[in-house]
Amino acid sequence: MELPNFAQISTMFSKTCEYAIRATIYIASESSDGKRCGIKEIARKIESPEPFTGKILQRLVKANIIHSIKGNGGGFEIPQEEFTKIKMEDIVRAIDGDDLFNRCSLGLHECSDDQPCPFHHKYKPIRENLKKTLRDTSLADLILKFNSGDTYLKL
Amino acid sequence: MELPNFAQISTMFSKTCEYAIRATIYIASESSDGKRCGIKEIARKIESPEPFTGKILQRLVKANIIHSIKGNGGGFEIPQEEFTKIKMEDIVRAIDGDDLFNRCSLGLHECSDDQPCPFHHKYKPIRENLKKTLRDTSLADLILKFNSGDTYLKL
DNA sequence: ATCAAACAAGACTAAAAAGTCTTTTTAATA
DNA sequence: TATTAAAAAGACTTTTTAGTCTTGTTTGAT
Repeated sequence: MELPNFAQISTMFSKTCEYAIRATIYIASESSDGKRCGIKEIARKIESPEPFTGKILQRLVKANIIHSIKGNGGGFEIPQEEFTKIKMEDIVRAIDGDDLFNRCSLGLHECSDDQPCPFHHKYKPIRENLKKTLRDTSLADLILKFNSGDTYLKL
Repeated sequence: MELPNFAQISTMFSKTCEYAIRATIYIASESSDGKRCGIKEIARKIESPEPFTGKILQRLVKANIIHSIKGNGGGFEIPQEEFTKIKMEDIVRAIDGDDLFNRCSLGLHECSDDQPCPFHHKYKPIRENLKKTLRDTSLADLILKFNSGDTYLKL
């Protein structure tokens, strides 16, 4: 039958957010090595469009997740002390807002425990679990295995 | 601080898919009452744009999830025997394809158990749980409490 | 002081998703 | 068999998301 896709790319995070998470991990990894990195390098390493990556990094700076140093020799970095403080949740909220955390799975405004949509009770534990994971996963967790070469950011 | 959203509406299902699920539940509920319903009625009841709803219903017909009867007195319906056979998974796949089921949370092509992205091991159980729930939740489950007035499709 | 190498900001463009409109096809019924 | 009420089909428009380009600002090094 093979009918082509109709609506698309429904995944947890927006594409922008995916780039943001990858970039943050890369910067943290370089920072843990004492190195500062620029947009060009980051975009190359995480395979993202360079000017768009610039935009996303700006946003991460405003959200206080990464630091930027302007001027010659500048770049982006994250102080190591912050690795355990920065959570996946922070990045996701900074980029995608909190729809993922709040929005009804069927798009209903009034959906709640008291007035649930037909999928509410099945969906709720899944989302709570996701929220907990995002809240509990720090940048330190993410880069640990990345630095040791057991996880990857390629393709 | 109040910086406005940057990237948006990241939830599990596309908006189109949300409408599709709501529409399917409504049609099933009417069918369980022996009633056939038309686009106008459906759009009104699930609060979705009428012509767009038509498009979505067409797609659900092609995917064999709902039946359509053309001509005067026609409309949409779902045979009751199918209520337990039709799963949330079927609707989601028909509309959103299988990105939600397969795609790496960070957008990496090559991510797998063998070559995981930094979030893979934390994400996998969440997704597996979601998949299981979508696989196990039938239309019969969804309309049971809806028909009894314990769940809602409003707003 | 000047220059060059960075990031910042904002206007702009492109692509994808969401939504509309018009015409055609179907089928019940008067 | 003409009418009418429905869905189907497909071209079209709008909005949102993704991505680009140009210009400005900052700052270290010469």
